[in-house]
Amino acid sequence: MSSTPNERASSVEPVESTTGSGPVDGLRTTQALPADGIPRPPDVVRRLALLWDPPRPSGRGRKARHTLDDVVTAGIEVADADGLDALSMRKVAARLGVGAMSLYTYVPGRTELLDLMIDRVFAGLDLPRAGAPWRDGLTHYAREHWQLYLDHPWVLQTNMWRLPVTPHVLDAQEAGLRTIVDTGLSAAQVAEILNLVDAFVRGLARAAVAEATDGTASGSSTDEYWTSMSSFWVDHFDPERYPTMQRIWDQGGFDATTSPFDASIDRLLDAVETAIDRAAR
Amino acid sequence: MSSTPNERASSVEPVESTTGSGPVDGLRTTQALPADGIPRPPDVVRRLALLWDPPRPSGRGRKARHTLDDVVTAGIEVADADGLDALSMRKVAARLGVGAMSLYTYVPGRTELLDLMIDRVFAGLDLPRAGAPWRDGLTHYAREHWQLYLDHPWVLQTNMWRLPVTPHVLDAQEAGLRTIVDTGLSAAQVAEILNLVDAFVRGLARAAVAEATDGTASGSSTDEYWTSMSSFWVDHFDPERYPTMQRIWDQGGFDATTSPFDASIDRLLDAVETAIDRAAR
DNA sequence: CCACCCTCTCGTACACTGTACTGGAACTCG
DNA sequence: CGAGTTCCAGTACAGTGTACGAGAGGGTGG
Repeated sequence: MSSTPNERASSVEPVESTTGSGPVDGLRTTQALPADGIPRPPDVVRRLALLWDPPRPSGRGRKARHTLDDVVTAGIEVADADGLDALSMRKVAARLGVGAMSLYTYVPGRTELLDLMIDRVFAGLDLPRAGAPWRDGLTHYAREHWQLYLDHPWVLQTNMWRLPVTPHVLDAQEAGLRTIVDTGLSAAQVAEILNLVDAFVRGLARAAVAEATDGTASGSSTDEYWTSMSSFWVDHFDPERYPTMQRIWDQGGFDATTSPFDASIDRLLDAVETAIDRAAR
Repeated sequence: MSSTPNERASSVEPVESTTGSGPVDGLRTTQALPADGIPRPPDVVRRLALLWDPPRPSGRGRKARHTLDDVVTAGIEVADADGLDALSMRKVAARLGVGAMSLYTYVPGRTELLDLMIDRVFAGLDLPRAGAPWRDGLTHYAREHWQLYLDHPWVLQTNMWRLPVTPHVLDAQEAGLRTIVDTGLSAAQVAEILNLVDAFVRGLARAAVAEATDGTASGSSTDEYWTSMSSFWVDHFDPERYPTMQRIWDQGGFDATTSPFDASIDRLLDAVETAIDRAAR
C-alpha cells in the first residue's frame, strides 16, 4: 500500500543556499523516524526536502543526462508558453527529449516540480535593499511582484492557497517585511500590511492577465472572442437591470487607459502611510 | 440545432432573475450564422446561453428526473464538501443517483456547470441597498463577498482569470459600483476602486482559507501538518537568512489574533476615502 | 580486468478525468 | 396506437499522474 518503500533516516547535512542540480535517488521518502521519534507525514516533508536541502549528485552510477535545473527550466518554459494546464510530465519530458518517467529521478512528482519552478522564478526578483525609505522600498517590492506575475501568469494559476514555503519565496517576504519593520508599526501590523500588499498585487495581476489573455486561452482568437462578447452586450445585457454599469460605461470608466497597477498602488500606499502616521503618534 | 443564434434583436422582454430549471435539448450549438452573418465561436456563446436565457422545459417527451437546479445544487454540495478538484461529472451524477452522461442533458459541460454554480452562489449575496452612505455600503459589499468566499472556497479555486459574466455576478458588481458612483469620483476611479476592493477581498480570503485548510487538503490531519511544519522550522529555517521574519515572529506578529479582514478593511476604506476627498476638492 | 552495484532510463499499466457517440427507454401528441 | 421527442446510460477514447520493474550505463572493489 504505502507507495514509497525505502528505509533511510533523514540525513543531517548542512543547508546550502544554492539549489542542487543533480539527480539523486531516494526522492520518495516514507515515514522516516527521526531522532525525536515523532513520525512525520511524508507529503509535507518530501515537498520541503528537495527545496531546502538540495541533494548533491553522488558520483556513482550512471551519468545523468540532465540536471535538476534543466528540468525546472523546461517546466517553466512549458508553463510560460501554454499555461499551467499544459504542464504535464509528458510534455516537460518531451521538451528534454526523454521519457516521461525519467523525470521522476529528478523530481518526486508534479507538485514538487511546481514548487521548484516557483522558487526559481522568485529567485529572479530584484528585491528592495535594506535601509531605503519605506515607501520606495514597498513600491519597488510591489512592482517587482507585479511584473513577475505578468511574466509568469501560471504562478497565479497554481490553485494553491498560498505560495509554497521555498527559500526564495521567503527571501521576498523577508525583504518585504524589512521595508516597513522600522516604521513604528507593531509586529502584527507589519505582517498584516504585507499581506495586504500581496493580496492587492495578486488580485490586480489576475485582472490584468485576464484582460490580456481573454479568449486566447480557449482556442478562439482575440477577435472572435470580442465579437462574441459584443454580441452578448446587445443580446443579453439589460441596462435597466444594470444602470450603474451602463452609466460608468458611457462615461468611459471601463476604458482602462493606464495600467491598473500604477493607478492604484499610490492609493494603497496612502493607506499604509495613514497607518504608519497613526502608529507614530 | 442552434439554440442561441436567436434571430430576434435585443429582446424587449424583462430578464428574469430566477434561473431556469428544466432540461432541454440542443445544448451544444455548432457554428450558427446569425442574421448579421458574423460567425461566433461556439464556446463563448454557449457559455452565455444557459445563463442568460434559461430554457423552459418543453412538455413533450420523456419526463426529466431532475431539474437544472438539482444538478447545480449537487455540484455545489460536492464542491463545498471536497473542493473543486473533487468536482467531477461522475461524482455529481452519482450524488443524483444517475449516470455520468445524463448530466449532459442538463448542462453542456463541466465549464458551464461551474458557471451556473458560481451564479447560484452569488445569487445568495445580500447586496447593499441604494442610497446608503458609501462607506457603509462598501463595507457591507466587501464583507458579504468575504463571507461568500469562506463559505464556498472553491470559487477561489476556479483557475479562471475573472469571474464568469453571469446575471448575479453582474448584480453584485452593479451594487458595488452603485455604492460609490455618487461620491464625486470619476467613472474611471469608480471602476478602479471596485477592482481594488474585489482584489483585496479575494486575496485576503485566499489567505484565510489557506490558514483554515492547511494540510487538511492533502489527506493528512491538521495536527500532522503542523508537526511537520514545526519540524521545518527547526530543520531548515535559518534566522540569519530571515532576521526580520524571526523578529516579527518573536514579537507575535504572526499570531493572527483577529480576522485579517476586520484588521485591514478599515485601512483599505481609508484609502478610498482619501481618494474621494481629493476628488471632491 | 572483471564482476558487482548503483544509478539513470523508460515501456507498460492503472486509475482517474471530461465527454463523443449510440442505442434504447419513457413520455406526449396526433 | 404509432410518431415524435426527450431523457438515460453503456462503451470508448484521449488525456492525466505515477507505480512497477526490466534494462542500460558507468564507478569501484576484487
